[in-house]
Amino acid sequence: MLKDERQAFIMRQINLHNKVLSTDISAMLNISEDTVRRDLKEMAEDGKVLKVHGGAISRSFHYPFNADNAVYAQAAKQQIAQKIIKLLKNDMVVLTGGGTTMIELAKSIPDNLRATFFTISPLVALELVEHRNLTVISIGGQLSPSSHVHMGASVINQLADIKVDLCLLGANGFSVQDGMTDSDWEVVQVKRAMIRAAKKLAIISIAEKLNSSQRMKVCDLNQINYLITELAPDNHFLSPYQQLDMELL
Amino acid sequence: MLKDERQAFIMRQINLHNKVLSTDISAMLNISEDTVRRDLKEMAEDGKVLKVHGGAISRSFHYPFNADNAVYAQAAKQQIAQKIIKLLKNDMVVLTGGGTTMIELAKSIPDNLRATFFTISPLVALELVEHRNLTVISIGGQLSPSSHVHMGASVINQLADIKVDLCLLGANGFSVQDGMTDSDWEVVQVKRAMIRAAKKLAIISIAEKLNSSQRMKVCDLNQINYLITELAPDNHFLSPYQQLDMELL
DNA sequence: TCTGATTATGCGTGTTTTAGCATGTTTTAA
DNA sequence: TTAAAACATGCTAAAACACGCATAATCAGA
Repeated sequence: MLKDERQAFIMRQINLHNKVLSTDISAMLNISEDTVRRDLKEMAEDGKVLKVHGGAISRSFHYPFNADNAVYAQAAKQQIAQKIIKLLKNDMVVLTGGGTTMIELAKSIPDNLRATFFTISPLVALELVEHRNLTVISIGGQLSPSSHVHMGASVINQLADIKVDLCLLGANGFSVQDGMTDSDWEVVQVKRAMIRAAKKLAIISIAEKLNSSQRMKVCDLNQINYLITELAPDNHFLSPYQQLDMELL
Repeated sequence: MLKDERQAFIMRQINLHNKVLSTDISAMLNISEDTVRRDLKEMAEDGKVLKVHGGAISRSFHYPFNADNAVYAQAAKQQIAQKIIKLLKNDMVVLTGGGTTMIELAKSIPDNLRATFFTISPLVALELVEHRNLTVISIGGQLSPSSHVHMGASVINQLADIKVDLCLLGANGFSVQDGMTDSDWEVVQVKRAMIRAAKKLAIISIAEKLNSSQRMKVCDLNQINYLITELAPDNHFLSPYQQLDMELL
């Protein structure tokens, strides 16, 4: 086996799996690990791969993670905000949760929309109230240090007394098998109460959160009226949800 | 599994959920918690994440209005904040209004103070909750676009149900003849309810608001336990108040 | 085809990195 | 105050590594 041939094989493996282990290549091609290591070293010097302890990984795989997490997925979130705005009509009563997507939405709402917003997030409330035609009502309660939203029994109580047209919730985990899920018990309780208080339910999720599950169940998929992601509704990534009884945006 | 691959996975989880727990990663990838901790430590040293007890959080997950905006008379307000802090004891229950002075106070509270804060201001709430030993409870209600505090009947109702050790209120007008006054009917109602809910009342006012009157009366001077300004208690400017039954700070 | 030079490969040796475990300490929350 | 969780630290075994060297493969020119 020629050297170039071998390195082409390694390159193919990396393009295929985003990584290779020296031991794997050694076993597959029946060559010594030393040779593989020498190959990888050489390829790394040529800038073709990134050498790491144990093997090598694709250059394109590793690179994007270091650079830009400050604005990670922000473009996607603004895109989502634009879609949500289409759901909002004058004189609607809306209930929202927290999260960065919701803040983006609050910023992007057109100034001429006349509506009432209930929210458990002080940050969202403060953004919303900058729009002069909105009435903003905070559902008060104990403020969670980690998630910056109001939680606890008082929130649940207040939610029991209201009925809104639309509830906007961010999803933490979302999958066909488990429905909408979350990792925090308190959050689940609040989200459930929010869903009970709403006639229609819209779930907001960036595509990467789809098909992931957390420990606690929030609601079934059939309770959800709208699923909003940054993807086009006919994107193959959404195919598991296309036949379900929810509108994809 | 390669180390870099693992760290990329962790990075991805953090970008998705703003945080990770060491135990979760350990379970998901079937590796020891030690390894996860070592990874997080390393990533924290590289500045990729913020390490916290139990896991790590996204570097960008710090709420947005830290921009040290030039607040009017900020030095005086910080001075006042320092004086108020002397009134605060462990296990106190405090009720606060809004205003820039209160925000300065919220920032300046020592981290080791263990207390419960009720507040009608979402901004104050968000500042307070950054101190880990504080329990912060928002009194929710309609958010006023101008003053950024919660107002309305719902606030009054909730205030009727609580009793706190100390109420911190900013004054809009303050004089010997008229007592504490304000210009907005709604604000007066809320302030009165706050005073009713408190055993002791501390009024915060920068000196230039003293000896001015607004149209509506909030309370008499004899209901006030503490008057806090940036001046020394024996300042001649405060002489009209020195013989009254309130403590000057 | 042969020969010498060059390069590539495998192996032995010793070193470094890694991951899990045991131990004792600190932090956290009840 | 106390018990559990999270942590730091040191240690160990195994894996991955670098290096030198011997041998094997490759190639150019006669």
